[in-house]
Amino acid sequence: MSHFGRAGPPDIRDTFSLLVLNITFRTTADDLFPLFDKYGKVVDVFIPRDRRTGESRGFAFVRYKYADEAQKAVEKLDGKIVDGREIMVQFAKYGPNAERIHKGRIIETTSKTSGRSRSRSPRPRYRDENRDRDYRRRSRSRSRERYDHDRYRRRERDRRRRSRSRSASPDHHKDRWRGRHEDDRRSRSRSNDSPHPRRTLSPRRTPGVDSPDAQTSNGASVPKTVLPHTRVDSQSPTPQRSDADE
DNA sequence: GTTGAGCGTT
Repeated sequence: MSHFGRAGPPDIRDTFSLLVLNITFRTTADDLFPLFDKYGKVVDVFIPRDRRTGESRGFAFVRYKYADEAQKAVEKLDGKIVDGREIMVQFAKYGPNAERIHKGRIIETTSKTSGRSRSRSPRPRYRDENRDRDYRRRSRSRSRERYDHDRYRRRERDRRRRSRSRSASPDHHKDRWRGRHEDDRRSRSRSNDSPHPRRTLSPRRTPGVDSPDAQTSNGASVPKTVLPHTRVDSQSPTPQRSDADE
């Protein structure tokens, strides 16, 4: 019963994998099993967790036996509040068996004949249901977006950007950047290693991108004092202003 | 004690 995720896949001859997203990090397979099992025959529930910490990653895979039930579960559970969080249920797209997955359905490549008694009943209504689901999903998405903007506008943006960058940008790009940064830091570090680091720091010829720390310390009092000073010096170094003013 | 728009194990 609660051995989900502990053992390998029981039987994936023909099952339908559903991806459950946005679940709380404390939700376990045992919590999802009854929920999904209520709408159909759940063959397996698996929640990937971090190898290092072992914590849930925030999503789960629910394997259904029949497509009808899986589809129904998607429509019924998608957008449902579980553990205080709105979960998202959709057909699994990627995965180890992605090559065999066809629109969420795992095609059996074994010599087993597809002449199963199981009738999938591909009624034409599916289309309507699909459309309806899409519409509902969009609505939910918008709602969620508003909620995020209302609550985690600043934090969300920052986190999302970082997360996306990691996902959208290849790793070598980041590695290169990091390497450069490290090189720069090391180079400067060596310079600082000089017998007279204070003297080098005094003139401060760094452009600013080199070390934000120094920039912050410097920019705190430099721009405010230098900006007006330079302007006045450049514009009217002569007491002419006094004459015109008076 | 935390997080989040993301696709999986023997």
